[in-house]
Amino acid sequence: MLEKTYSPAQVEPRHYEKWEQSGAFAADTTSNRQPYTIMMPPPNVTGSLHMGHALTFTLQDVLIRYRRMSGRDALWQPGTDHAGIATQMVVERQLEAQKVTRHDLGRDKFVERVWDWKAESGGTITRQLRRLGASPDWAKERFTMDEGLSAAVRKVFVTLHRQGLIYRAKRLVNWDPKLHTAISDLEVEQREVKGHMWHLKYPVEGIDNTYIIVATTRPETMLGDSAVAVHPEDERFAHLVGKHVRLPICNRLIPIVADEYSDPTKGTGAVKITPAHDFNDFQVGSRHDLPLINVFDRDARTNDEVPEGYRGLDRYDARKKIVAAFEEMGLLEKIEPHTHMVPYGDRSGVVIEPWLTDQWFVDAATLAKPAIEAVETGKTRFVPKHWENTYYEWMRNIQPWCISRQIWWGHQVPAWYGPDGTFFVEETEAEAKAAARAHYGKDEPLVRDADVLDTWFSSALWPFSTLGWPEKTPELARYYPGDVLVTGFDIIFFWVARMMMMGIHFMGDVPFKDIYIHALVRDEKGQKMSKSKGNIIDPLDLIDKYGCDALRFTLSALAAQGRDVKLAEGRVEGYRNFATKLWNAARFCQMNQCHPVDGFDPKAVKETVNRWIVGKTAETAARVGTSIETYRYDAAAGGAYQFVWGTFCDWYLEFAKPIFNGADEAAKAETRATAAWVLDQILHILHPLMPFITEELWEQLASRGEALMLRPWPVLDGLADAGAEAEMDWVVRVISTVRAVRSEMNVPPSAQVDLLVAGLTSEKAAWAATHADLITRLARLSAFDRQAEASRIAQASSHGAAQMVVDEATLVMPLSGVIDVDKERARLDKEIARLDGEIAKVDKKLGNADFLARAPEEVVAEQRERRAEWATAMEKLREALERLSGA
RNA sequence: GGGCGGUUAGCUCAGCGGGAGAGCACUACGUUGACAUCGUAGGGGUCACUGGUUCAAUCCCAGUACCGCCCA
Repeated sequence: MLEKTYSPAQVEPRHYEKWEQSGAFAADTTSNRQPYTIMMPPPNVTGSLHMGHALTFTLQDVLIRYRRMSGRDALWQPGTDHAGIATQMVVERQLEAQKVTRHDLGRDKFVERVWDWKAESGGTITRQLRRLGASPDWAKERFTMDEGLSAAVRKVFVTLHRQGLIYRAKRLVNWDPKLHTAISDLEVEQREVKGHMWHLKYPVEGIDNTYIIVATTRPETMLGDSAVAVHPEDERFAHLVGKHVRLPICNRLIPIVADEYSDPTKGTGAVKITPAHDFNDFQVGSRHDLPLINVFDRDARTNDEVPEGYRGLDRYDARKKIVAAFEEMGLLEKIEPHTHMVPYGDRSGVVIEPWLTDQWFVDAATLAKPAIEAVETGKTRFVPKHWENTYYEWMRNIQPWCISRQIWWGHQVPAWYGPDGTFFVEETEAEAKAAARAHYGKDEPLVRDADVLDTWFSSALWPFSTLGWPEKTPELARYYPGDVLVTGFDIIFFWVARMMMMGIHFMGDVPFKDIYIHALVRDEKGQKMSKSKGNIIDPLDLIDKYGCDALRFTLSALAAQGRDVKLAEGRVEGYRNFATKLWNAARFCQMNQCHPVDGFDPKAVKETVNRWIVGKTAETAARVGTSIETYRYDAAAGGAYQFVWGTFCDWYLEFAKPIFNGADEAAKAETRATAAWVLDQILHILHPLMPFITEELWEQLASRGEALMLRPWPVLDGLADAGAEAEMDWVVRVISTVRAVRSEMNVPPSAQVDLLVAGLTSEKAAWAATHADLITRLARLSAFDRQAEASRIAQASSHGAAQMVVDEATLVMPLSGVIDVDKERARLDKEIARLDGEIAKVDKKLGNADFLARAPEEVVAEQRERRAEWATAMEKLREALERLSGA
């Protein structure tokens, strides 16, 4: 016998271990089944499970469990990425506690330390994923720094370099002066900052007492100015174009140039140009062939390019000193408060400095072209579709991708430099040496490029590198391209776009057919969860409190397309209640000997209730399946919830009670078998959403040969039964009507009352006879007179009775002495008025010649039918009111 | 400034050309042997606003307002 309540904490680990150890998660490369592949977006190895992970992995697991049950050879490929900067920072922080820097250790020792850290702490998130019930093929787990994946990275780098799609160049990059590395545009966060606009006077050379005033938010960069720009059509400055200013402090002559970059409406209309420290100025500089004067070192301190007395200063100290000097010289026109956007490194939190360095770049624009086309032609499809706009927008304006990073943890650039700076890009050192020998005609010492590659470079290869590429493995042939990528919109640029580029370039085919973009998880007020706001909900806490299935079901139910997921704990509680409801329904079945019957054929059931529930079950299985296939998780969860609670528990099990307590042994046996069958189907249907409780019930309700998670998804054709549905719908309507009137007329639930029925059609009279027990019990009747004499109806009514109409039948509930006749009259009046209103609305439509002429026939017929039904009901209610007049 | 999304019951959200829906919350009643993590019943909405298309608009189109996100 099942326990009184379900205890997730005891059940979950047990099933998870069983599944994992039995190999239930594993794909079968040798099977004949059609593969279904999901590449898990590898979480950061330093990460721990947050609500965003819980959502994305729940959605992926729902898909993979459903497809596995549906007979596909399901591969959910798991793994983690090495998160270059983040991981290096974690280990550096540990070293810092021991007062050691990575430079003290040296590169090799440091990297060794990182691997040690990874071995010890890198498994946190994969352990937590197990608590979520995730069912990836753990045996295939990969790490972006694995030997195989690293080989793929080298191969891709060398190939792209040979194709001219990777090159080395001196360019401005986003330099992080704290981490001492370049970072990508995407890792730069633009923050609104309240700063100042300094107006500086630059003396025009050769004209006494004439100044040009430039406005800047970064006065310290004036040390690197190489021009002043004004708009070509700005008449205020036209006479100065071509002249020079003498740059204060530096005492350098720099030209005044005309360039449309200068906005006459902003600031003073003249703008200082610092090509080595500003991306826009860099463009202006290249248009006018201006020198690039780099005035900062890697710490963003002033270097030796600047005048003595200003060297070796932090950029903010330099700013103070320069502003003071301008003021002293009388060259500071004014200072205005100014709010503007300032770039910050998202990892280090310091202000990013555009800085001129040698870096490796990928020609992303070339790789983007076929990736754009793949979406345009529908080879890859975004769901919801509108996300393709975001993708196009970025891909069509894509910049060269800076892939080198000045850190130690990651894939070291496979390039070796000879003594004269010539470099050799090869997959191995031996090959580089050979290439160098060919170049120099003799062996020369080579030095490997110290930089490592952006983590996203290796992540971009994930859909094929994890399958063994560049080897031609059976996995690669079988599981590429993947069926769907499930991820959040925040990663479209970082990752999705790059996988598309690399997948198409190296595999000749897109990496996945669908890209399902889900929303962000927010708190119940719609705010982003963040540590600083203190509104973080830990998914593991919710699992502890309500069980994993409740959390999974909640996230699925809230995952409506195109909406953020606003998570309130109350929702989780509600779905925990749903789990309890299911548990108790199973318990009820068990108590009533509803055991699965071998060879049970749902098509062969005879009792109407059973034909009805069997049909509804089939409908639900199909609906939930279709919903999952179309990524309508909310509909899948809603459909299952509605059926289990609203149909199976609320009605079917209630209908079963009188049968179980009755004398018809055949009906009893059939109903027991049917209930057991339906419950089993429910367990199948709910399994992708709620794997643990369903597996537990599956195990406890009967002795089974296999785990539920490996059972086939129910395909139940030919079970729809319109007749049974019409019949049971009528029964439900009769019971609901009686209950509603009882409640409204304040008939206590404990009071059993008679019900007299008149005017049933012969079909419905038969239904009433069949279901007399059900109606009697569920409407709490003492007697159910299905063919009441007119005289008895009249007599009951005149003594005071509640009367109702269901279709063409009149139901009378004698309440002599109990009922408030005026109240009943009022109730009937109100009902009549309501019908009157409805009829008037329909009449208006039917009276419209255009409607009759232009609306489809079915619509017109439907309106007529509706009118007839309401008219009948109104007629019956009028008669009821009439009968009441004597009371 | 450019782009995208949203505005439907107190809250969170479905629906999306022909009778306004769900869950939660709320109110009343209720322990009838699965379940109070429950049952039964009920109240609650000019579907943001203004125009247009249509026989018919919450739904399609245009505009307005407000909210959110992304990019510059």
